Amino acid sequence: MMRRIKKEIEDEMFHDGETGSQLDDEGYDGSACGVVLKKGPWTSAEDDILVNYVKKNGEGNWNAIHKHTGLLRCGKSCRLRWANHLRPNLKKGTFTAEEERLICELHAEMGNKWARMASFLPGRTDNEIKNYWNTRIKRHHRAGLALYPPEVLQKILNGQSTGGINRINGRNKVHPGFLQKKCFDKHDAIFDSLKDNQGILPYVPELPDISAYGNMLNGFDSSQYCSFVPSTSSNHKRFRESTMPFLDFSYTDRNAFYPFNHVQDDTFDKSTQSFGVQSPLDPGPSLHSSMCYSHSIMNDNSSTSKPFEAAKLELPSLQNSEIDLGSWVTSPPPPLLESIDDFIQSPAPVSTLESDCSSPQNSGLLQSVLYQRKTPSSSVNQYYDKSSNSSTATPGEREDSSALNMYETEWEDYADPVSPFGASSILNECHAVSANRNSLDEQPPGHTINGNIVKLEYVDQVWTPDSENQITSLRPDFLLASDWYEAYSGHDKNQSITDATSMFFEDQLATDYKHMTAGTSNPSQVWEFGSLAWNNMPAVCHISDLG
DNA sequence: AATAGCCGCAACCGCAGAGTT
DNA sequence: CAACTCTGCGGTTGCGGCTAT
Repeated sequence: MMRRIKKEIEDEMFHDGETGSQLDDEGYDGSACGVVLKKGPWTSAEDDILVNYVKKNGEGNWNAIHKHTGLLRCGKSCRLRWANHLRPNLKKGTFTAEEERLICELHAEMGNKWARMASFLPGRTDNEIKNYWNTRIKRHHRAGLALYPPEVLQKILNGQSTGGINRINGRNKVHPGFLQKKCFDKHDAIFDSLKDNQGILPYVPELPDISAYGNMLNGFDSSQYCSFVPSTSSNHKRFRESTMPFLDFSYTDRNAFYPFNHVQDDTFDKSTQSFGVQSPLDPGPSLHSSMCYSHSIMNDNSSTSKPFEAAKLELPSLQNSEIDLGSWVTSPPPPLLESIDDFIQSPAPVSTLESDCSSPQNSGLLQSVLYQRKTPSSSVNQYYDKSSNSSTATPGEREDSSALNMYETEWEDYADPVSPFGASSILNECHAVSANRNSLDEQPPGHTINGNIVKLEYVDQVWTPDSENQITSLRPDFLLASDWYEAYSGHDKNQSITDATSMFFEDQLATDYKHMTAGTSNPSQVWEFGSLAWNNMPAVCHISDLG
């Protein structure tokens, strides 16, 4: 009401020919060229001018409006006013339940892509959606409610997405927050090709909407609003993602949300099944390869010479466990482990996890390597060092972590180089394992992680010869050496795998790979680069409560 | 009835990409 | 090819209304 009254008064002033200069103290803003442009709420007279102009000239060329009509508004302001309030077919009022559900779904898919989301909600503007979501976040956080309804999560991650991501063409199909654009044109191109040719590839994951996972997994952070915010851009603001869900588990109804359940999507299964290929981890429960990795990587000798050892993870009943928030204060553990511990501590039934998530979080494996590559180069070493320290590593292992302090400092600075679902952390740490591996045939010892004993075991005879062949065909090194590499890279497939790897990962990581693979001419022995320990998938994670 | 705090909306700001010169 | 402009996007802020005390 008050706003309306004020508006009317201003309308009168406008109609009376008042100039902006007379209102300098009340919303007029100086601008270039000596022209004073008004700021603040729009009057109905201004709206009329704008509407008439757009009707006559169409949208666009917003900066010309001021010149042609004398409207004392900048082009940006005009565009915004038109888009959010004046254009036809705008739907006003509160969101309907269906719209709210759709927004949740879309946000789970694409994150804070308000404009994109608006395209799925006719009559709604990005600003409206953004405001709604921010309000929702506050409201739900206060109420201790999960931000995403479980059914929405389930739907999204079952592949029944709204289609927001899948319908998106071009450069935006991956959440930009996860990709450091500058260095990924090549990768994007590669995966574009892969995507376009899924039918002939043994395994070509749909480029995931990593943001969705990222969003969800933000909730794993112990802190409230922070989280694993991508910091891969020089423009930090762009990646602040302040309105990410940060599903603080101290508030959130855990029963309503099991990110890892969902993160363990079945993309891989679908992809492989469509080619008649079995998921490499299907034979075993393998509860999430990422899980296995995350713990196995703590063991520098977790690998063995036995190929294709499947993983089995026995989760303890940790329903009574509490997140050790204090541990962050003195010695922040690797976010990955924190996240996973959080996950473990969720009351999700183990049986459910094992049965429903038999396939690995594979959609993130290769992609995660790429993703990881997109994080600051220093992160590799950072994680490397961190991995050596994050568990009860031996003194000798700790000595290898000479850069630990540096790591921790930078870790704080990065506030998490963000893997969407901790995968980059996982992979990086596994990378460290690969490099440090020395006793290949030993059973890995148990380690203590956040108060839990994590023990790895290897399960023999899980992979049949057939499955071995199958997995071989899925391995990145195999893919790189196969026909599609030639077809889509334009390179001779006889090029070395290392070269192919270089094409994919470039400089540092490729160098790492070369180093690791030195001395072997058989790439199948060594695809552990990028932490893809395909041959030595740690099999069993026994986690028992220290207490 | 007064008022402090909260809430939601509208608008602004800064940045980046695309297009143009 | 660099500089400039336009446009769009996402984050933030300010203001007015609402509500609890």
